[in-house]
Amino acid sequence: MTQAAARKASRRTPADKHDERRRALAESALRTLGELGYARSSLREIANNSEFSHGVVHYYFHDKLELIVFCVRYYKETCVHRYDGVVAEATSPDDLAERFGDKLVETIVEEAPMHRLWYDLRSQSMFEESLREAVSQIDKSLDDMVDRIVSRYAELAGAEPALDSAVVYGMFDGIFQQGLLGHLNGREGALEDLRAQAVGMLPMLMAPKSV
Amino acid sequence: MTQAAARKASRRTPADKHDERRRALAESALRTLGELGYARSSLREIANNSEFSHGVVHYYFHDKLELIVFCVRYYKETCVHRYDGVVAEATSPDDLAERFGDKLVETIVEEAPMHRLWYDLRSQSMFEESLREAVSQIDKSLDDMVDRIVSRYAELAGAEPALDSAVVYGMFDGIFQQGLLGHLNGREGALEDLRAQAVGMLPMLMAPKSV
DNA sequence: GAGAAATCTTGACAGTCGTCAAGATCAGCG
DNA sequence: CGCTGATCTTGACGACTGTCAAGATTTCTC
Repeated sequence: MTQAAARKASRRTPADKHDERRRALAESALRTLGELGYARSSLREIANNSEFSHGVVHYYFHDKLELIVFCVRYYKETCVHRYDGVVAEATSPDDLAERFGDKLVETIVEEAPMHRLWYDLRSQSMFEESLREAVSQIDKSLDDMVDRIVSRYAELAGAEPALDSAVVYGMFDGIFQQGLLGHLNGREGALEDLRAQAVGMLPMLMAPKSV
Repeated sequence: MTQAAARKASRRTPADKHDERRRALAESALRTLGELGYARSSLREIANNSEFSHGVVHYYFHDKLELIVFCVRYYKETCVHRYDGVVAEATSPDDLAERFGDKLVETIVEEAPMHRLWYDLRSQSMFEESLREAVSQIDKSLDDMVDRIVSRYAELAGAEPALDSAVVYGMFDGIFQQGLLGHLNGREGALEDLRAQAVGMLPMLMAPKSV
């Protein structure tokens, strides 16, 4: 009624622009955060690696924490659907496992900074109360993501997942983290190990269909 | 020849005292680090929570990083033998699994600050080259620690570990981390879940004896 | 194009940080 | 005792931090 309703729908409203800027700022910030980590990313450094000046952050975000939380939520939106294609296109259990393993390796190679940032923030949330809500929401959505893969695998295999999705997520997250560490350490074969481990693990998680 | 050899063996040498101070400093530092995390633990804060003044740190350590690395190595020495008693005393596979699960829960409750510090430092090592060597050494010794448990379980069950120790470590570490996060988030049942998951996982890792 | 509102830049503030050095305090030994 | 070297305290430094506010600039509206 005040402004948005009266605006033409084809042109963006001020509110839209505001959100656009927040997203652009978040994208810059994520680059810096992925490079330096949470602790060493200052607002000035973040702003320097963007097209904005350092004061503008406080125009769009109340404080640093709000920026970080916004970033991490923004990042989540795009990353939890990473395996949707794999789930949708796989034609057999083995095919799914294969594509899944490939995708795991691919994302470690191409998005290592984002992954280490995630583990950094999750660790920080163990110390900073104010990060916990966002982190645990994302962790839940990653759990769901893994569950979609495992459930689809079970479906294709004519079986049922044998374990609770929380355990399965924990296990995959654990070996993924080891793969990431190995990759960043330059350990030869870290990625191939991860692929083999993931592919080999899927069938272990199945139980014969009961009902 | 210069000083140590001439000293009486019953009294501590200056070099001993030096090491003693380093250890005392490390113990104080670990308390602060476990409370605040790596990023927010300043040398002044560390010194305030100890019996020393902030300048003394530079007398015993070249810089902050050397202190941190010393701390993390010192911590490792005492923690990788946490399950030695369990391994030594268990009389059957089920007994071992039971004791193992109990110990997991116990250490999360009693040593949560140390565990979150470990995950914090491991995450930092993904950004800071200079932490990687110490971290990956500790990670390896944790791998060995888990391997001792699983191997003993296999022995008691008359079976053999079905998977590489690296995978097994990754899996246990993953569910342990979830348990720690759940516990710190105050999630009801997080610890009981972890215990059940760990106990239930051990038999899954076995294969019939081959040779 | 004038005026108003939104947006952005710049510079400053009060803290904190790691590091260091000068001097105080202590221990051991002649 | 006095001397010497180890040990520790104190205070300072330059750099960096998050935050904010005053003013410049742009964008939009009439």
